[in-house]
Amino acid sequence: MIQKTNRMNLVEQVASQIEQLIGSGHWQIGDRIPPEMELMEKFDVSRNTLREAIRALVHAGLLETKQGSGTIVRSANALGAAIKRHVKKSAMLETLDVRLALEKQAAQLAAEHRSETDLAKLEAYIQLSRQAVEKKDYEQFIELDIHFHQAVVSASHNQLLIDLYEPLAEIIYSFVQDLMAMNKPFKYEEELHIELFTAIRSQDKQAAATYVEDYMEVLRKEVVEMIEEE
Amino acid sequence: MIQKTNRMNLVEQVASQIEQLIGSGHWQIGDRIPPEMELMEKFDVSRNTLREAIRALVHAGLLETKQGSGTIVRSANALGAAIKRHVKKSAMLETLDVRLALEKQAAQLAAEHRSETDLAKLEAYIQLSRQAVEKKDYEQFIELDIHFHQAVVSASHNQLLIDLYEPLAEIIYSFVQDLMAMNKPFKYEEELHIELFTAIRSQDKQAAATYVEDYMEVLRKEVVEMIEEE
DNA sequence: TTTTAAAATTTGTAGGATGATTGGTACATT
DNA sequence: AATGTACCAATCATCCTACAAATTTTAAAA
Repeated sequence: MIQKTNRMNLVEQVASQIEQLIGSGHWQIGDRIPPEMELMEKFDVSRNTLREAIRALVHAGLLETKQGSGTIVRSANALGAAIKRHVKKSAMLETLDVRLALEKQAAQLAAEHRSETDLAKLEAYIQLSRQAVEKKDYEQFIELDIHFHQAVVSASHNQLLIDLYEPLAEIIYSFVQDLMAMNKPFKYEEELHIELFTAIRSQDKQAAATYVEDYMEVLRKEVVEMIEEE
Repeated sequence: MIQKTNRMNLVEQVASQIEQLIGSGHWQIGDRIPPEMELMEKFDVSRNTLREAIRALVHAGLLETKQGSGTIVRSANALGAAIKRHVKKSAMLETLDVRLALEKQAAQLAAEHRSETDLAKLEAYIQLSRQAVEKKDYEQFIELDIHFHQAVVSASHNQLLIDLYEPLAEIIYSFVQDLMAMNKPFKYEEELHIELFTAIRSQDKQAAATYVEDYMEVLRKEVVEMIEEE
């Protein structure tokens, strides 16, 4: 088999190193990275080369530069940034369909592969959600709801699924938040969450898929209502 | 409402324009774009600015530069390129699970929304696949198989789903092709394709989902076999 | 203490210079 | 005719210096 020659140019080398620094958490989200001068010396490249590398990551959504101020880390997940940018052009209902597709599959995989830790996390989020509802802290509730669903996807232990799901969930979350500011809060679908949890615990793939479908149907109806009231 | 200052810097402006030229098809995939000097004049920016813009798109996978030769258009879909790069690090079986998730949902949506044109395309691919098998042209068959499945997803008329599915299908396709070079060809699952087609035509969501599952299970087994034989 | 003005820092843009790689051409060799 | 070599031109890769614009920090003034 012929191996493609892989001579990375300087810019890509630097960009790759920076990506790694971000991915490894050495530079956290929100951090200001060192100024160009310092990075030039550290990577031993010219200003142009360094700037091209940084610009590539800015375009990819990992960094954000502000003239006079500096450069900060904006995201650690290039794929997530790409999806977010792309989805902004799509319709919300299309996004919901894709989320349903991914989460349904995730729930089934979770039923197969969930660990004790996964179950504990899910149970904790259900508990916290209930408390948030009792305090009528609906914003907090929405956030916990998202975390619950993300925990379901995490329990699938499929990294690609997790990476694709995350940005979609965030988009839907912020959309719901925006609309919620003008309407009454969501109905709390506690039963569905508990039933989904139970299905995953008892490793019932079929039931897990069904409850995800039910939940997404409820969510879809609320979103449709909100859009129509607009 | 305060409008976020939308002073895009020059680099992003140029990158955005180039993206548009690619997206609109003015610059086709495989085309060589004009050299830096010419683009500098056309966009009226300095060499640095132009290079940073091009570099951003190279990193995103839309362009590819070759020293001494020029810069060519490599892809028109930034999201697809991002997914492809990302998936290279994931396991093939994880990718299959995600493909199953998306295609299952797509099949159900296709059962709802398919047009007559969609049905005609699906039928045509089935017909061509059969001919390819008769001619024992298995490479051609695999290609047609992919097209069939992509047509199923297209029939969902959910653009986000289509955009996410495409790169995954390509990856699996090239993976299967690589492995096929050393093994015997795939078994032809003609019945499943016909049954999926029939389900979509008769708008039977449930059946459509089931046949996708069955097909993916067959595919999974073959991939597992191939990996183990490695 | 608060306000204002200057200075320093940092990214944005421009332009030029040199080196490296590629593709093609012409010519010689086999 | 096919292959190998030397050369040339086009093009990107990298580096350098300079100045502009935006922001932050510092210092002076009220």
